[in-house]
Amino acid sequence: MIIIKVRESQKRGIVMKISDLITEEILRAISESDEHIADIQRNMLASHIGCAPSQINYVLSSRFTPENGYIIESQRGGGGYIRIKKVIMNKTSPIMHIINSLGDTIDQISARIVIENCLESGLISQNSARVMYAALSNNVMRQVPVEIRDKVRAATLKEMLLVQI
Amino acid sequence: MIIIKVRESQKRGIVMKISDLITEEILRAISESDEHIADIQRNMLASHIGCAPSQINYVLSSRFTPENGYIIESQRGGGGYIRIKKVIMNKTSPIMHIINSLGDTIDQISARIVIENCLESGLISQNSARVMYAALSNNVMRQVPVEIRDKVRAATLKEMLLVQI
DNA sequence: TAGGTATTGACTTTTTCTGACTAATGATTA
DNA sequence: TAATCATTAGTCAGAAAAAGTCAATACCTA
Repeated sequence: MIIIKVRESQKRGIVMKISDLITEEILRAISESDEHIADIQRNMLASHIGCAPSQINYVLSSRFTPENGYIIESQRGGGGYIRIKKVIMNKTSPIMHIINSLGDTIDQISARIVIENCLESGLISQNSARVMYAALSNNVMRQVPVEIRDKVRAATLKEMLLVQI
Repeated sequence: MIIIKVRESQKRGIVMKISDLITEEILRAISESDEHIADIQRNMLASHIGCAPSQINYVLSSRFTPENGYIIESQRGGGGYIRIKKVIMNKTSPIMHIINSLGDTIDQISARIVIENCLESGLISQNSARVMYAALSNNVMRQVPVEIRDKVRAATLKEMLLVQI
């Protein structure tokens, strides 16, 4: 295993994992952006840090999750990039609480209730609620295999709630 | 006719690729036209931007598709041209029109553009657009098997648009 | 030592870009 | 007028440039 010493300015003497370095790098980029966005190129960052490119994906999927308030988008092909966007939440956002309270899976009924509650508490608009219901409707969900349906529903719900902060 | 001026614009730190330059140029030409039409000469635009002429075709077929609300016509031979026309929605339930124009499957990019167009035409709110993007994001779609991804995306998009009528 | 976390690399998929070749159309000439 | 030439645009396959996936290990901590 490759272990890298932390820069002196950081916790001295403590070894830092590659994942931590990557995380640090991304967080720094975000903090330097007015829009709380880090645009990176996977191979570039990987070679800068000195790790396998796929390690970047690991870090993104384990640390920069919706639960933690991050939205990821990316483009493949020439000139491709990965964009990590931090959702800034004013106060301790109730929606963030809700997102965090959700598990990896959720059934139809529960999802409906979550949305209803958000609507009633005025956290989301009538219209947003309608769009969310639509996205999670049977018409749509019927098409995804039963065994992953609740998982897809949970992911969809979280992503949609996240942009309502 | 023609009149193309390349700007050194950037997309937030990410290097602008040729396709983006071409797209920008065409969009600018369209926006400058009352008729929402851009007339270009392929070789001229290509040499101005500095790329292979066929690159223009690539951009046209990947970005300015009918599905995205554009109509292309062209003429070969001396004085030939390519005309890119942005279709303006007629008022009678434009969303229904859009929904009907969508097939059973749709890829990520096209879905984005459909939403973008709806937003631009004032058919949906900024907030609805955000929720839709979220529901169709890679983070979500990654979880559904590749072979049915475009199908699920199309179904989701249609359902969401449907409640916006 | 078991179970979670980290790391890698082989392989896949998507997107961009080019160049060689084809097709159409207007202009010129026999 | 018919044939030929010049001037466009269209197509397509392949190379290159990214990012994504996943299974196999390696490491660490309770």
